[in-house]
Amino acid sequence: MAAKKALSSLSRRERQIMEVLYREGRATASEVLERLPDPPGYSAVRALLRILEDKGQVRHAADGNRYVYEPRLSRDRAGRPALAGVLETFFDGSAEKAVAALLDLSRHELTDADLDRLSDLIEQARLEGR
Amino acid sequence: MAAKKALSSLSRRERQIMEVLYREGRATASEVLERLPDPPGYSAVRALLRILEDKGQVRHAADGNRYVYEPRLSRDRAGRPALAGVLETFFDGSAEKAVAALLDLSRHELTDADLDRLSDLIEQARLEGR
DNA sequence: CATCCAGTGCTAAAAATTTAGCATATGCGA
DNA sequence: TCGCATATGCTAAATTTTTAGCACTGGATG
Repeated sequence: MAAKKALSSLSRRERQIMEVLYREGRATASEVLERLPDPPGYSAVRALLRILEDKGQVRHAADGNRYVYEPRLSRDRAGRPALAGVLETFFDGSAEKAVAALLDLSRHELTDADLDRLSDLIEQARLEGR
Repeated sequence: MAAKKALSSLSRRERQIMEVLYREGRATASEVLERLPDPPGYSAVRALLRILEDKGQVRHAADGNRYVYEPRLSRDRAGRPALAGVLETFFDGSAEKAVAALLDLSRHELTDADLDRLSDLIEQARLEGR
């Protein structure tokens, strides 16, 4: 099914719109428009949402008299391949390198409690990985 | 300068080519061609490499009688924003969620030594973060 | 020598993407 | 009621992207 198709095969604008939808979880066309870099007009966004729906990447639900769009594939199901792709492309597939970069990126936001949780994740992986 | 421009503003094929180049570090046009999903012809790849060079994303060096292309921005300088983007788009900006997904992705490849190194990274972050 | 193969520079056409605009509908406020 | 703002369905044109093809070069081979 088309919904299984990688985000990486989408065109530039399609991809930007999918990213807005994944970030927000769901959004109306006008909300998508507000959050697009270098935004086109409203009808351009709607046309692209329709295309994405035709492609099976997006679905909409009527909310009163307007449509709310959301990705058809869950965040988890889409986020993993995206993360794996970045890992492979920029980090030699190395979790260590990626975690190092992650820690660096998040440096100013991570509390001790956060770091404890990360340590716990690693311990868990250690227990489960065998 | 254009080289600072985000990979996210590239078109579909341009982006695919940049990903090949980041993955391989450097490549000739024919090597890029081999590694592209749903590859076009050789001259199509060369035309796109020239466009990417015009845009400042790529440079080439003559290697004998052929050109070897590489990204102008380093892997580190390009990989961080890419990782940050995935973090924000799919993981609410949460390092914890991303690490959990990373560990899951890498589950079958991580040795105890790898996990030790990840733990060390976290300890380092703990010491440096304050 | 001629031929073949792999390469480059360049162009322009084919294809895909992006965009805006029209007709229509609905809801709200004056 | 009317006017305005926001919405949808739809189309097609504008724009960008992608592609292939031509002319040429250089090296290797028979």
